[in-house]
Amino acid sequence: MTPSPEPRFARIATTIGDPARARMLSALMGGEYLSAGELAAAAGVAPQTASTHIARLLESDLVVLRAQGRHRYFRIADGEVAQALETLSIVAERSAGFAKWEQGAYKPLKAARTCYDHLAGELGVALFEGLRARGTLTAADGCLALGAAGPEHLRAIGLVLPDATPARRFAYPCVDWSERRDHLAGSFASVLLAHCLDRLWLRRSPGTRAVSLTPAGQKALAPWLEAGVPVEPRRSTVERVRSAA
Amino acid sequence: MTPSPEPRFARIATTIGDPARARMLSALMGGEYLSAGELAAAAGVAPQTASTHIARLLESDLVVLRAQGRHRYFRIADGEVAQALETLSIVAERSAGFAKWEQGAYKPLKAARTCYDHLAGELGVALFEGLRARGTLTAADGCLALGAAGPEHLRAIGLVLPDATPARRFAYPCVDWSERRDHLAGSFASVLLAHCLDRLWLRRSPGTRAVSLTPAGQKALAPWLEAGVPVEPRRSTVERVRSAA
DNA sequence: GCGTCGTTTCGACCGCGGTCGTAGCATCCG
DNA sequence: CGGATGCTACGACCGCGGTCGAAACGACGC
Repeated sequence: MTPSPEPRFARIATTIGDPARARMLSALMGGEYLSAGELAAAAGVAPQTASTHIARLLESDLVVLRAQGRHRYFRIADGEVAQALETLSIVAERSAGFAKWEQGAYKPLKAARTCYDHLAGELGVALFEGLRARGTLTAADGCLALGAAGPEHLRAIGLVLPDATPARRFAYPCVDWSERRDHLAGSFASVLLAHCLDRLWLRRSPGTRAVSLTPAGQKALAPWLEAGVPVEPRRSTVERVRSAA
Repeated sequence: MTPSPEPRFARIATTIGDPARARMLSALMGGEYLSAGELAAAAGVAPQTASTHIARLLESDLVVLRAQGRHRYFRIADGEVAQALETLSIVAERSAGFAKWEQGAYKPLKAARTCYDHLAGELGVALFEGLRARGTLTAADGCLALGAAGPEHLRAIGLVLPDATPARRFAYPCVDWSERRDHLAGSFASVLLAHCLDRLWLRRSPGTRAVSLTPAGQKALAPWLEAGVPVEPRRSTVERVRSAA
């Protein structure tokens, strides 16, 4: 039997797997553009080293470049890359012990972070469950839509949805790798996050994907965050989907 | 700014990224149990080398072990691992040129292969589109269900579905990394693949995830494979979902 | 019991790739 | 212009990790 050719995903995996590049990608999962220098800082390496790493990330189409003057800004290429990193995280985190989350550096990430273009972490999960508990969103099997009271709830926080939602699913559940429960993803989640950042209800932590809830945000989102206990009893929707054996 | 800690997904990625281990995982994506020796052969390395790699795969919980006499059989741990590998493949393949698929070693994989527990490749996509074109499956946004004629169509090929579908989504579209179009996933897809293998409509290629359509299979699945042109015009459902920027 | 086979452990080799020096090349500012 | 700043190109160093030989271990069969 002739040995199989090297799978394509191998090269991408080694590209992602290097500690410095992984730190860069993790920082970029905040969803913003970061400059080469900022990436070097996030990775904890010298600018020259960062440059080689960035070249490889570009070559692999994991990030995209926006040159601006003498700066070069980089971003996660698109949702597929973000999804790959998230899915990888799910596998990575489940073998990690629970105690690890108590380490100082991980705490803010567990509390609240961005997942490329939407909210994740404890806050993301709580908000998602609040959205369902209050009836802002109603759930079908793997699909979510605005509930009867939905439009009114959103109007109350000054959020107007773009009429023609483009070619993208509106809302769907997505496993959170720190909580192992669902949070909200989709175009609605993206708009909602942008709105929260815009109104300063959430503040980004520079260079990381962590975000923090401001007092104003706590007030504005209170109707959902206090909406009651989690609806879902034990395992999340998507988790059920994915468990096979 | 203190450099962020090394993300957890980094270690998993390097584990996946080594050429030998990647070949092993790729072979295991066929969905079957493989022995340590078979994995060594698939990876193209000596048994001692394979043993080290396997130890690391076990430690990372990417594979699970079933000891049997003096053999040790391994399998992809579960659907989450399979999903991570598939998602990684999607990112990996899109930067690859089209011509690469014409290389001899990749041809059978592109034609038809298993994706852990369901069918993928050209055949997987064609079957999925046939299932929808004939009305065996009807589509909602991101959700699929049996159509009116579904039960009858399945009865015709001797397929009886287990009554109480366990805690897992019945059927949903899933991007195929070689075709960049949707194929079928979910518990129904799993049962369907098992049925095809059982009836010898599909034959596994040993040590790879490639499968081939037997004449009997061509006959049995003809109603769907000849069901007409692809329904979906350009981009697949999930592809639309994932494209963000 | 002994031989064989499948697999793991240990040790030594070695090469790939990440690291940072120094230097070079752009861009912006005064 | 000249001197900053942000980033990249080249070169040398070096350590981690993949590799296979030799040997040991356990399970099976005669």
